[in-house]
Amino acid sequence: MKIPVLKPAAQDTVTAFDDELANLARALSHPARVAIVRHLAAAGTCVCGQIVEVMPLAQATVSQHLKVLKEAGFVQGEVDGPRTCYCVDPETMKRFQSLVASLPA
Amino acid sequence: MKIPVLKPAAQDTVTAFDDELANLARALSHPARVAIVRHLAAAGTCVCGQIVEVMPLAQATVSQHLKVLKEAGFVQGEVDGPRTCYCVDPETMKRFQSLVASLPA
DNA sequence: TCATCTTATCGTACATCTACGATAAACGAT
DNA sequence: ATCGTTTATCGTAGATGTACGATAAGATGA
Repeated sequence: MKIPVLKPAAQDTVTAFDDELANLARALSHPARVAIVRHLAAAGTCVCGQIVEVMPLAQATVSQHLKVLKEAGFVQGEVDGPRTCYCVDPETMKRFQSLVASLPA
Repeated sequence: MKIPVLKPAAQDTVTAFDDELANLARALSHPARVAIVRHLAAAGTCVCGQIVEVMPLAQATVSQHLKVLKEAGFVQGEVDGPRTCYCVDPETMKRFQSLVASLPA
């Protein structure tokens, strides 16, 4: 069990802000996921299959992207019979926009 | 040379907007890179070594993160004698903020 | 010139991401 | 109960990301 010696400022240079923003940014770091979010926002609500129809990707891949977006909080999925109904979570989107907007330009 | 058959909407579901936003988001998808951008913005301008001092990462790793940020356009590096002086590119940051803000919440 | 300082790059190991087909799981309808 | 429909998950192959030490490259100063 080796405890590495940290530099003086190493403990707090990378903050919770950085972690949160990086996590949200990572969820949108793939063009397909941005497209899914836009499509979902435009449609309001959408069954998984409708997204698959419109994306140039296999169903398994789309499902995986949806999982990433869901884990980051960008979308919510509600089970509706044999289907799953997806929509964007506006709170997470607003949070992301707020964090990005707070970066100094 | 195999030409895959695309679905009807597959050509234009993923747009240039999605690519551009995803590229910028990917550059900020690591906490260390967000921290570097913040630190750089706060300092105005910064020599590479000063960033290394403050980050809990090896010099090679910081240099690599700076390269990613530079390739995405978030930072600029100006050679100054034996040193390299870094600063954020406000245009790219504003562009990123504008793209993110344009996402429907 | 030579030693020193600073930064970029190389090589490398390990982890994570991305894509897909195949399959499982859950539901409605017959 | 069985079938068809829809979606999530598994397994996997190949690409990319992340971290580091070692080293090269470039500039300054002795």
